[in-house]
Amino acid sequence: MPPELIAVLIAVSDDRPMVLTLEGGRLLPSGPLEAGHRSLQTGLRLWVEHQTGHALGHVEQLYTFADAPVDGGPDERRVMISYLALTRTRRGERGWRGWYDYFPWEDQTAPEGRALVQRIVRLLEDWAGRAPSAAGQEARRQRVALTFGLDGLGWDDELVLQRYELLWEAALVPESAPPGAAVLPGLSMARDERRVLATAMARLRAKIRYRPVIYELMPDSFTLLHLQRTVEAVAGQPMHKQNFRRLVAQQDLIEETGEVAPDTRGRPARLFRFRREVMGARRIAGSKLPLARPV
Amino acid sequence: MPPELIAVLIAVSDDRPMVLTLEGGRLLPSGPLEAGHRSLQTGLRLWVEHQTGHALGHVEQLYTFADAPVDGGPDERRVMISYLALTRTRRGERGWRGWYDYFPWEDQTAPEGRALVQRIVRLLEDWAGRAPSAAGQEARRQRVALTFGLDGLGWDDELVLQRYELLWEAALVPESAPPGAAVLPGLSMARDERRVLATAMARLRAKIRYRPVIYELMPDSFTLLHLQRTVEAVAGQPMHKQNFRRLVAQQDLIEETGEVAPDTRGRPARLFRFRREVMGARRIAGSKLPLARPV
DNA sequence: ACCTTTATGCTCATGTTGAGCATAATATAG
DNA sequence: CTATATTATGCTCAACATGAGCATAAAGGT
Repeated sequence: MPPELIAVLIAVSDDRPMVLTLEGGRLLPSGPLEAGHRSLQTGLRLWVEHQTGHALGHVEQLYTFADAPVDGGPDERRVMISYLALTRTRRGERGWRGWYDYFPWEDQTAPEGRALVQRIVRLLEDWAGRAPSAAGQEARRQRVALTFGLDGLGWDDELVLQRYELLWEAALVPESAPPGAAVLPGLSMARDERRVLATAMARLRAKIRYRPVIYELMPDSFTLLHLQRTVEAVAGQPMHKQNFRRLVAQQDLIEETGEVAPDTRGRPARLFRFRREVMGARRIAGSKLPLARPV
Repeated sequence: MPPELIAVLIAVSDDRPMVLTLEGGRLLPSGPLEAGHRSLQTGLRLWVEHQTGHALGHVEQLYTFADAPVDGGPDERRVMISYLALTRTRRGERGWRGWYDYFPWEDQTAPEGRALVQRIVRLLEDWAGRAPSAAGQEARRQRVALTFGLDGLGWDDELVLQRYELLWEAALVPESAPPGAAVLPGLSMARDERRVLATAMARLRAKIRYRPVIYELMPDSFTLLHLQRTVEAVAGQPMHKQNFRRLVAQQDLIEETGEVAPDTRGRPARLFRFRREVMGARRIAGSKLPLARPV
């Protein structure tokens, strides 16, 4: 069985991060590596274009997973080589889903997300109390505190996978919960796809801090508020407006188009475009965004 | 053909980063994923222990490579899932090689390394001039400037892979040079192993900036200068001594043992140990080292 | 003429970083 | 025994980055 190539294709539409899915949101585009593929990445591109009609822009490898061996099962294992891809949505394309539909607790810009985390923390504290030994209970509590930012640690938006794995272990998601048990809100997916999506979210959130990949998700021209909302949507965290602008300005990665955004409320905002030329010519010192990651 | 698991096992010995090799330094430990392996990582551990007798400590996945398809060759491709592993050398173990034996230009702490880069840059400028079009020449020059830190950009120690790939394209390494042509100093390896090693070096250099992985390479107790020399050896860059100490101190990741280093010249140095307990208990805000990455 | 809304400029306290001066505590050469 | 070399360690300073917030500008709507 050849390894499978699997893509997490991300776009942001109306300030919501979206992921391209198949089969009613249960699967991600994927297909086996074939002899004719010139490289892993070309194989991936072919599969995604074939299955979704969507061409890929920025692509990077994420992680390679193998499923657990089955006793008495086949000798061959399913190996998945996963990729993160960034694009823009096109009107009318089907299969796009909001990524917070799968991970509602990851959206800390919305009050519902924050309330959900409160609920989750209570459930996880119960779970921690059910550990067999006292040391085990303490270890579980510490893990909950770290991944969910308790005890003044603060929410770390990059711990998407760690949080998902914790919820899996605590049997709070349908993938691991016993049949009929209460589970958290949020769509699940087939096989390991939700884990792959979590990996992609974590990588993208980490990456926008130090590489200007956010512009892969922006249209040709945009206002500064639009850019900020996009970053906030990806990070799932609000930001300080003036500081955001100061930072973006000093990066010198965008320039004014000279136009002004149409149909806005309030004072009209200037439009900007990404200076794609500078990408090669300069080292990008740090596109570190004012996404305060607390101590 | 199942995917192959391949390990880059790193240790630092006498302030030199070492890599564990087989076959006279031509190969890295590796073996196919088998049905009995519980996971990719267990498979890797089994292979490395079997081939080298060395147990693995900290392990992380690096990247998955596929070799290019051969026209009329077999349908199946070789897929390599590579890992970075960190340990301590043990006296008398065979197969350890200095990683700068393979990449002499990556050691910018030594005058020879800096001189070699000067020579490489001249060769690459010739190569840039041989591009067919004027635009192609300019693109090549810009790439050389970026990867080797010309025009005041400064040396970026994380660009190990980019530099190796550039040298490959310019046919300055034995892997790509025509037979008999002059090539750069530095050992080469079989297959794609040198590329895998470059990937590992880049990852480790990046990682020591924001995670305390350097302590995986240290003995139980060490002086601050020993720690600094280890970081410098990995990064291939010198550091400011007082600032290094200030940073390490404020991280609060190490504590004094109360003892003093034996057989040193100069004023005796206090010994420290890594506080392994804090690893789980605290978020490591930033183990960012004073490795000035220039603008 | 006001109010709401968004855009934009500016200040200020605090923290971080790069550089270097100064002094302390050893061993060894003479 | 003193000078010198060598490493350890404490401390200062300027430049810059960061987080927070005040103030004002420019639109549309009541």
